Amino acid sequence: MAKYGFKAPPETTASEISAILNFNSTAGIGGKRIAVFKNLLDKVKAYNKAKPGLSGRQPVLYFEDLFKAVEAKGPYINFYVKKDLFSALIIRSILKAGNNYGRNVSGKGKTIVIDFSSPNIAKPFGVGHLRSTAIGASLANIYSFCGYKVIKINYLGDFGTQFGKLITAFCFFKKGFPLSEFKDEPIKFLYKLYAGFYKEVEDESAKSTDARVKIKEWGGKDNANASATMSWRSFLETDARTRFKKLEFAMGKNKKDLNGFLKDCKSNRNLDNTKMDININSIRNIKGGNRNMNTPENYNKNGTNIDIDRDELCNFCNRRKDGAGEFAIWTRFRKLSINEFKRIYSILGVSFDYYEGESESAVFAGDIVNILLNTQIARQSMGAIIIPLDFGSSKASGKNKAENKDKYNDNNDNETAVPGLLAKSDGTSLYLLRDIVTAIIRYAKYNFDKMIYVVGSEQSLHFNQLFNIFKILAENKDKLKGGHSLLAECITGIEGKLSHVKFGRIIGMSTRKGNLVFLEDYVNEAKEKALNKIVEVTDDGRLWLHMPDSAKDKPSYYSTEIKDTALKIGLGAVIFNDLKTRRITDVNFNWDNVLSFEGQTGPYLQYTTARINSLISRICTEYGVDKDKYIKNIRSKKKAGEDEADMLHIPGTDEDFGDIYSIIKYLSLFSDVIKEAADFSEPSIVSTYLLELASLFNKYYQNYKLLGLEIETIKKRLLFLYAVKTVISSGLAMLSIPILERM
RNA sequence: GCGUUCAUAGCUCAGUUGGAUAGAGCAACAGCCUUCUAAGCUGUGGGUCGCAGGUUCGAAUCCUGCUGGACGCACCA
Repeated sequence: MAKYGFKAPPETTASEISAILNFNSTAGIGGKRIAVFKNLLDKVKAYNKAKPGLSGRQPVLYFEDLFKAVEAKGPYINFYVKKDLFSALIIRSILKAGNNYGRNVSGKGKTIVIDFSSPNIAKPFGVGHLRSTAIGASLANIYSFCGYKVIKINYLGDFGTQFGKLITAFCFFKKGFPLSEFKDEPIKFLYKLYAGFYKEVEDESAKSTDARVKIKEWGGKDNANASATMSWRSFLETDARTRFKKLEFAMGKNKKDLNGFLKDCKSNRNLDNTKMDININSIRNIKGGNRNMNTPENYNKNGTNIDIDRDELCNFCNRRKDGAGEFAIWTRFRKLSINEFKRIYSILGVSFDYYEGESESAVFAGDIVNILLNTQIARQSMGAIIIPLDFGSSKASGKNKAENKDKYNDNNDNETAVPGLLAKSDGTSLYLLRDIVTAIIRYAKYNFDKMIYVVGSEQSLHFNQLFNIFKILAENKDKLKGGHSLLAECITGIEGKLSHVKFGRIIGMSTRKGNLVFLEDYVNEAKEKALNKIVEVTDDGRLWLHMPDSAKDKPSYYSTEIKDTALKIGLGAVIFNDLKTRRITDVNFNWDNVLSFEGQTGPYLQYTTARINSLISRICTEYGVDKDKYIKNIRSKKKAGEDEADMLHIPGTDEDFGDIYSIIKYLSLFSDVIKEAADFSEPSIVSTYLLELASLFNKYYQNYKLLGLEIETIKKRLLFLYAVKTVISSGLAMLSIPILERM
């Protein structure tokens, strides 16, 4: 007998128990277990609703229909369910719902903005970005499954002091950095420039070397700003600072009216209602195996059709006061980088609703700062512009306290420890300010109920500051009422709706040679491993059993099908590695672990679905069952009738029923698992569930041979297999892990 | 120093809104492919749930203190 126990504390009254038995959700009793129990009862109700002879209006639960007995034992009340009936109910509801099985409406009518991936355009797309990308993409699917309208935003790191440095390096490092490289591999080129800049600045001799000498060494002409007394290091730093300042100045010239902009955003807010469908469709596409894989090989680099004229670009390096040159160079950096990122995302099978950049908020940064200064919410301190924050204040020793006072506070009237820094003393913006502006713009645009930032835990302080600033702003909203009522509205709306979905670091991630790993190389390494594995199997003559006919004809290591399969396996391994543990846990990176395809891995799950699929095909072929027609037949039945009960009902006396039942019990939890994953913004709840489900199935698979059973018996197993496949595939799609028909 | 966060088997981790005997995978060892895909399955060994108190009928789970690690702490993002 199956036991469904849930906790009932000793003080539980008879009426409370009665309330439970009457299926009213009584919060506070039973917690998680009552949720499972209630879910089960909902299914019974649904079943009864459809049962012939019963009125649909007033579903009646015949307790004895589903339960054999109830007993009180210790702190528990145990319900003993009739396993065979329960199993038929669950299989039926999975077949009916198909890919929508487990979907719920907890987020209906709510909009959630998910800010994830967010690569920096000056740096290669690395493993840290993969983690944010994998977690974010998966949360988008999970929330979407819970009925939320999801808006996926990629917030590019396309602005900030570092871009001054990059432009400086671009303009002065001529030798060793040919522009052809910039055109072919923009990200790697920019990364080299970035690294080159730091290498130069950190070089001890740069402190004393005459800047003019170095400029010539790098292939440049004399530069008016390099005076005789200026060292190379100081020249580079000054030049970089100036260039970013000019860039931001140039950006400010595109400035729009803040109030007008917010008004426009608000009025256009509801025009775009298609986003939810996009999320749903992206899941469907993956399931159908039709995900359009853009492999590095077939990607057309000419797609990055951006005019790069060497001389023209070099002219941009020449100094103009209005920053037009810096702006032109930066624009090209940005475009090339975005194209490159899109190529990577297409390999990963991840999409975004919007690409935004920090630069977009820079347009309004000045306005916001002025407003905050005028309302005295922000103020100057040591030349910089800050918002005093009182959290995280130091309980340090007297000495430190005194130091803090001196250091952080011009007026010594406040013991603020870590203020929010909005702008530097040279007047340029900092990213906290840009995040404030961005949140305001997004709220005006999307009117979100929730916005999550999927960013590493090392940025906790930053987001704490950001959230606290909105708290302070909301408290001071009256000061904004006058000329800024729309701004005030946004600020009040935002408060309390932001959250930082943080994740741990990747430790020890480097190539085997010890350098930084580019994501693409990482994926390729996993793909290569999968290829080798396939070839290993080939030597045994097995591969061709499972590959498409076209591949059988061309048993080549390089056949497209094999390569595609290998890539999907590699992606499965790599993505799952980032999703299998709780977000907060640091991932100890180890090539052997990531490239292992055994045990708790992505390929294990992919293998399980391929295996089920293969078995389903074999059954259909050998028994002459048209699977699609058969399942469609069940699906189309509006009411459950006796014939359907026969098709679904697996007798409890069957030898394999015990194992089937334990799998079905697990399948019945899917919806709760998704909901829980959404509640905690934790994809690993789904991945852990899938591993356990796959493990249960593989045990069943190993223990019972189905081919050879009587046709009526095996047809019921066929529906059961289909149900298992449906749930695992659904879960994999939710994690952005490619599904393989065979492998 | 302050803040955040983590500590469960040799290793990597589940289990944490208090509940029944703390579970997987990897590694080790012993088995299972003429039979539905062995990227699988079965079995064995392996635990003071970091330490010490507290709350409770009951604690890996909640509270306090301690120890150890990771990350962060004024013009980088």
